[in-house]
Amino acid sequence: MDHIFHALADPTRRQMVRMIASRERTVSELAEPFDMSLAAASKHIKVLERSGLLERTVQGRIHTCRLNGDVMARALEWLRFYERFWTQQFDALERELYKAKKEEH
Amino acid sequence: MDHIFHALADPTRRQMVRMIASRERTVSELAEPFDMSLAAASKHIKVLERSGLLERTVQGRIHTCRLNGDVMARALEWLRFYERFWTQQFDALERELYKAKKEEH
DNA sequence: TTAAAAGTCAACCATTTGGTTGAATATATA
DNA sequence: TATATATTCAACCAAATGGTTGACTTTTAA
Repeated sequence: MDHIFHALADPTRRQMVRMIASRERTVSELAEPFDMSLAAASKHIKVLERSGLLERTVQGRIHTCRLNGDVMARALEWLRFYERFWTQQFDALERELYKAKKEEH
Repeated sequence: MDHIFHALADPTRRQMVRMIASRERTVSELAEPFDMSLAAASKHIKVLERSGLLERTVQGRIHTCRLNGDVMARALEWLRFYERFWTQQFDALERELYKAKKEEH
C-alpha cells in the first residue's frame, strides 16, 4: 500500500499511469512528454514497477510497459472501504439539517 | 492530488485516517497508538491536514480532528476513472482465454 | 563491422521526509 | 497563583526523493 500510494503521489507518475491505462507503451514513449532526462523518467517507471502498478516485458532493447489493474484495484478498495464512513457522516449531517429546517416552522 | 496520495502513502497516517473515519479524535488520541513522540504524530496530522483529508477544530487546548469525506472521495474518483480501463483490459483478456479454450476442442 | 538506438547504472546534488529533543504557548485545574 | 495538560515550534539528523550527467550494455540497422 505504501508503495502504491507513494507511486501515485507524483504528477509525472500519475500521467504515466494514464498513458499505460489506455494502451501499452515503451519506456521512451512514457518519457517523451516530460521535460526531463530519460534516466529520470526511467527512475519514475521503476517506482511504478516497485508498486506493482506497472509491469514490464523486455523484447530485445525494447521495454514494454502495461498497467496492472489488480494493483490499481487494491488502492481503490482501500479507499472504498472508508467510503461508507464518510457517506454515513454525510447522511447524519443531512438528517441534522432536515431536523433544523423542520424546527424553523 | 499530490498531497492526498502522499498523505496516504504512510502507514501511520493511513491508520490515523482509519481512526478519524469512525469518529472524531483529539491529537493525543490520534498519537496514542504509535511508538513515537507527540511532536512526530503532530507532524503526521499536519500532513493529513495539508492534504485536506483531515480537518481540525480548536476549542481551548483541545484540537479535534475529523475526516473530510469530499477529499477522500476525490482520490477515489481519480482511481475510479481508470477502473473502466483495467476492467476493459480484463474483459479483453477473458475473451482471448475463451477463444483459446474453444480452439482446444 | 560500425554506428545508432533503447535503456540502465553509478555518482552526485539539493530538497523533502520522518524522526528526535528541548523549549514555548495556551488553557484548565488544584 | 502555581502546576499539570494539550499542543506546537525550532533546531537538528539520517534517510529517501527527484533530478542531473556521463559511462555502459545490449540490440538493431546501415
